Amino acid sequence: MESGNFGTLMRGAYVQTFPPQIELVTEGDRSDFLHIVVEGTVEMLASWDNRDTTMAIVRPLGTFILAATIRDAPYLMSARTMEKSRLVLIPSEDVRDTFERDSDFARAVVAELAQCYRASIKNTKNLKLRSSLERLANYILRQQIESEGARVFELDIEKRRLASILGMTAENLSRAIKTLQPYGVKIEGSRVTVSNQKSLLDLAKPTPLIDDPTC
Amino acid sequence: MESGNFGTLMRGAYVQTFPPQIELVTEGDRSDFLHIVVEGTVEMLASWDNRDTTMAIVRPLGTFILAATIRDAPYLMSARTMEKSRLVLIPSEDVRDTFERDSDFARAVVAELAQCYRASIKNTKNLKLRSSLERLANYILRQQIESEGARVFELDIEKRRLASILGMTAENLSRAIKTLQPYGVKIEGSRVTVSNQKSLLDLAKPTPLIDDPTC
DNA sequence: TCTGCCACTTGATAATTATCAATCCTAATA
DNA sequence: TATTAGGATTGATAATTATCAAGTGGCAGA
Repeated sequence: MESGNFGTLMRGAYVQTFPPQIELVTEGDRSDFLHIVVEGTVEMLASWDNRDTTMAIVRPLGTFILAATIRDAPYLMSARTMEKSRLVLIPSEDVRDTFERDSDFARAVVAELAQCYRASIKNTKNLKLRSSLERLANYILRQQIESEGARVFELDIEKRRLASILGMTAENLSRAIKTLQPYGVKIEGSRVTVSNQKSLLDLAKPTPLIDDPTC
Repeated sequence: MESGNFGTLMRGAYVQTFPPQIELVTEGDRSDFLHIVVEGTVEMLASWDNRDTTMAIVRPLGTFILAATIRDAPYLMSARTMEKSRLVLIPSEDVRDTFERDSDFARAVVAELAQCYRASIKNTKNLKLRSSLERLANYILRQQIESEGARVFELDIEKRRLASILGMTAENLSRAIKTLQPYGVKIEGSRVTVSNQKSLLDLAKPTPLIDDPTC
């Protein structure tokens, strides 16, 4: 974007460091700020009737509630820091103003939004078309790719959270992990070992149209 | 948008009428055209490993694959006419060009995209936080609202498709409908009668953050 | 009017997933 | 080193959802 517009945006912005387990935004609130995670980890949650679920994990450099900011609509999810995190907060109005003024910025916003939308569609396909075991198998494969294909790598979230992301209970995640043993997957603590890639692929049947975050 | 730009877009566009049950776009294909439904009904589907699911129904005036068009990425869903339908097809490249040139158009595209994204998030919440019975109850309430709150109204899609939209089998939809009888819901053919709104609301617990398509 | 197709329904059963309770393990803290 | 809190696991059971196999019924076309 144009550097003058960037300067305007930044002049109105706050940089702030938050302790762990702080609720940054609450489902249903008005969207006053666009949030950008610069450091740390933020969990996006949704709840209904005393149930709740983890919708996503946001890490640097990720944004959240761009859509609510654009539409000036209430947040659909809550956000909570998982660890000490540093965020940039840009007033929603400034974002909307800059969008009008700077076409490069507008293009970037649209690209980001379209990406988020497609990610959400992929997630829906994952939930509706696959069993929980298949979702876990594909999750492991994706994490492996993000670890440059290493045979052994670390899970970067707690299992209870992973269970919620995958739409299952922590108990069933434990059982699903055992079920994957015959497919050459061993998980000890947060250390994952994939000893039979082929058989895991055979079970998971990953496809870019669900599992490739960049496509 | 500016009328000159609109003219340019339309000069490159096709208007075409399709018979029922025609596959308009196929999951995984490149996105050549932005599609706009002018008349009729289009079903959006996704499939994986011999399973498939209905992701959405598009009616006039609705668009589909805007995000794929913007990102020049493959379609994540297939589209199929449910009845004789008339569509406008605009070459994706023209859409991207006009987006650069016309800031009003750009704003409209972003508003539409943000809306689609939020709809998808709401759908995910619906799927992850509610049982199939609760999803059905809320679906009925939403349809009732779209029928101006009438006590009796018609379902506008087949039950098998409704089941797929709600993420359940046709058999279980049948049973869920019977389960709703004590809550004052009767469905005969496609005619729905809600005789005890209060008790249905009590079960469904609708919230704008999931069930209001405009919020 | 008859016929056949297809959506819908129903019942029986199986698979999947959740819940509850108890225990194990680990890591932080006194 | 001992203590403890909370995540993780396990087992038993229940609830939810899917599958399979017959039916039923309505509607379009012959």
